[in-house]
Amino acid sequence: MSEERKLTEAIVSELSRSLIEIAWHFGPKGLRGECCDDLTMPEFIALEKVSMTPDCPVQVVGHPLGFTKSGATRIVNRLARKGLIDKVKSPQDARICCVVITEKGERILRSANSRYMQKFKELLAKVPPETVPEVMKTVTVMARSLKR
Amino acid sequence: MSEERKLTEAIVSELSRSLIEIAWHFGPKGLRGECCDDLTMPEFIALEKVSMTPDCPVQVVGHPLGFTKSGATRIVNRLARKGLIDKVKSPQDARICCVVITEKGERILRSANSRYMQKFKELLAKVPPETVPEVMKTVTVMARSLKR
DNA sequence: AAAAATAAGTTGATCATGTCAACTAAATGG
DNA sequence: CCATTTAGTTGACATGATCAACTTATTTTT
Repeated sequence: MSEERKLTEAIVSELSRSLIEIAWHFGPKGLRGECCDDLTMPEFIALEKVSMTPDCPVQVVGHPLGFTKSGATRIVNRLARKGLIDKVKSPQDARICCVVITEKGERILRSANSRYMQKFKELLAKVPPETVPEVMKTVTVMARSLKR
Repeated sequence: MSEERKLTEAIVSELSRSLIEIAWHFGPKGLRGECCDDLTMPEFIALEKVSMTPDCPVQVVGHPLGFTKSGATRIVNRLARKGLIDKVKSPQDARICCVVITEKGERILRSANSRYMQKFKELLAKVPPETVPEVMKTVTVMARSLKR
């Protein structure tokens, strides 16, 4: 392996390690108790999916999370119990359960989102401001590529 | 709120949202079954901590994870059962249990790391290559700032 | 030096959260 | 109209973390 190649490996290694650290801190334990109603990370992702998908079927809620339909049912029920979403039988197809976000859900989602943003801003404050747009572009592209 | 301010908010919001998505895919469900011996993400982080800390006390393993000492004991025991670490009573202080990584642990850690790198490289392949160093610097700084 | 406080680690009980497989009920299509 | 597929649910189970109570070892106080 060439010297240059080794250097690249080292860079990618550190980069991926750093990202994992960020992932963990933003992750399952990241928002604990810091947000109203104690929304966990998967709950946040699920709620966001519901808010962005009109008449969202239960299974679809599980997609961005990589859950089985069983897991999807459970997280949907949890959010429903908390009053953040409603389950409505579809008029077109009675098998399908349209999940819709409630007023309270919208409020909580906004609140949780701003919490995450706060956390993220604290991070951004430590990097040179002129690089922020570049970083944003990159992160966005990476995130988008995950969706396929 | 000024127009400019609103724009910044929108950018930060999207950025943090994207990062959460990346976090999730790199996260608890990200490496499932893809790595030898099925190392979970917390196990990976714990093992890495052990490998970087000479004679690592049990509780310290839990620090980067945000675990209680109880949780630390359990994850340490799990890694020990898998033969990835050894627990040695400290000669200085018999209360302390020095955790050290084994040969096998080193091997698995390298292997898991390269899996994560692979995943990360796939992501990086989608961004303009000339921005990679910039992104690396930024992500590293952000990760470092989390440690305090 | 003995007693009290502190600290590291463990463990039983419990909780939260996800999977799997079997199920119900509704739609679809030969 | 019956067979198949599909959406969703549920019971049994596995995993993984917490909490509080505990043991053992060290340090501090008196």
